[in-house]
Amino acid sequence: MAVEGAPPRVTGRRSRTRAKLLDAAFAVFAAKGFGRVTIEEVCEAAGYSRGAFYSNFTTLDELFFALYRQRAELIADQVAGALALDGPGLDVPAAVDRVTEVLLLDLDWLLVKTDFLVHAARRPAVARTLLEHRARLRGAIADRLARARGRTALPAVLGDPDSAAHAVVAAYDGVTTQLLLDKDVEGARAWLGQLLTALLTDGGAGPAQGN
Amino acid sequence: MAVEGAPPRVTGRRSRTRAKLLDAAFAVFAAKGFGRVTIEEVCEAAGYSRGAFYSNFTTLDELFFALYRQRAELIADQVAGALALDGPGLDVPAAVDRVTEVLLLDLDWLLVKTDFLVHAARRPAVARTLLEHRARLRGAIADRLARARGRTALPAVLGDPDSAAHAVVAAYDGVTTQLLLDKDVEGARAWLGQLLTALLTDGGAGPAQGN
DNA sequence: TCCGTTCGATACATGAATGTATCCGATGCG
DNA sequence: CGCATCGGATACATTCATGTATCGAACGGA
Repeated sequence: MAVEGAPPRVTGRRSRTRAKLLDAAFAVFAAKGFGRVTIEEVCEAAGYSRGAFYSNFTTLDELFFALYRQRAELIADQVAGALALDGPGLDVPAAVDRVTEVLLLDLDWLLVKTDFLVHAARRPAVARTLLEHRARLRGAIADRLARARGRTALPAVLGDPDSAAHAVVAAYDGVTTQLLLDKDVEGARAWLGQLLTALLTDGGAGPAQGN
Repeated sequence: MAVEGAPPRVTGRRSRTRAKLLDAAFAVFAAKGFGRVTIEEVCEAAGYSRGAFYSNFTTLDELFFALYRQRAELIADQVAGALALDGPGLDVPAAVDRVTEVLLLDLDWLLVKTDFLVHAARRPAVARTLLEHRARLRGAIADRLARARGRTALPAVLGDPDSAAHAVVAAYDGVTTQLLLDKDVEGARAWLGQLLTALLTDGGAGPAQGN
């Protein structure tokens, strides 16, 4: 007897429309913000009717969560890849460059991600999930730093790799906030790069910033 | 021209109910998030009927904006005060302590503030206002740092006071993000303190962090 | 190719939030 | 102390999003 939770049949069509709905949802959420989006808008953008939605999801929250998981996992993989490129020695500026390239490219994603943050902040269960996700990312960074510790340049102002990883994430979040307002992607990347190299090495330059 | 608290325009009942509406709005927005809040909820929380609302505002967005301005100005003043306490010399740890006390005390405010950020991120005009506000705060910090420059402890990893101020704001925003999820106010304050003193002096300790 | 199943569209009923128009009581002024 | 005005309440019409129930068509297996 179906102990597997009984997935009756995962035909081709279903997963395709599901994917289309998710993509459309991403665009619509980015444009208008979760909470100002109606189910029908998403369906329309995807080229479906509401029937398709209710067949695949039960509530907008559910779709939002699924969307976040999808994109977040994708990006986490990219970051992990960018971190793994070096050998045991760590070329801080290069690694920072690669990571910021991945992280700050997509403004829409930052928008949606922040929407999700503020959404999670009021739902403990969701918040826990997000915290775990962040912890995994931080762990990857800390590992990388620990692995490089002693081999290459020495982390300076922060003590252990864990604190350093914390600082890295905080810097990233902080730069994101500013970026959401001024939309200056290149500036944000440059600035984040400076900030991170300043945090992780001992010599950091610091030109002026606009606005 | 009346720059002081209450506009002399229509003194009396009006300003009082307006204030009550703003207070109620703060509570409701903090609890449910802008975008999941109805006009009637705000009025009910304030003890009024919708008529009162439409007499004082035209749209929820307008009230939200007014609310943000009110609270933001209040906090900006507090920060300015905390920064001005020292003499020309700057006692970094003490100043950091005072400022973080002001900034990270009210979780509800952080919630509303982030809601507003994500709201502004999609409305260029609003974003400009917020950017100016942030620029003012940063300016105050940079001034303070410049004034202390040479007199007391030397900013280390960051170059000019302007970049340092940028870094301070970024650190604050980054810590805020984490705080919104784990709700650990004390931890956030301690962590922000470490981060700032690490950024602004040359010797920073770095214990481990939870989650 | 045919059939059973599943997916998505359509139509409908319902509930909720908004905005407006109108009315009554409070407030401030002469 | 009475009057004119203003502020807020109430009632109403309207719009809009949601959820459900039903139906036709596409799909995949034999």
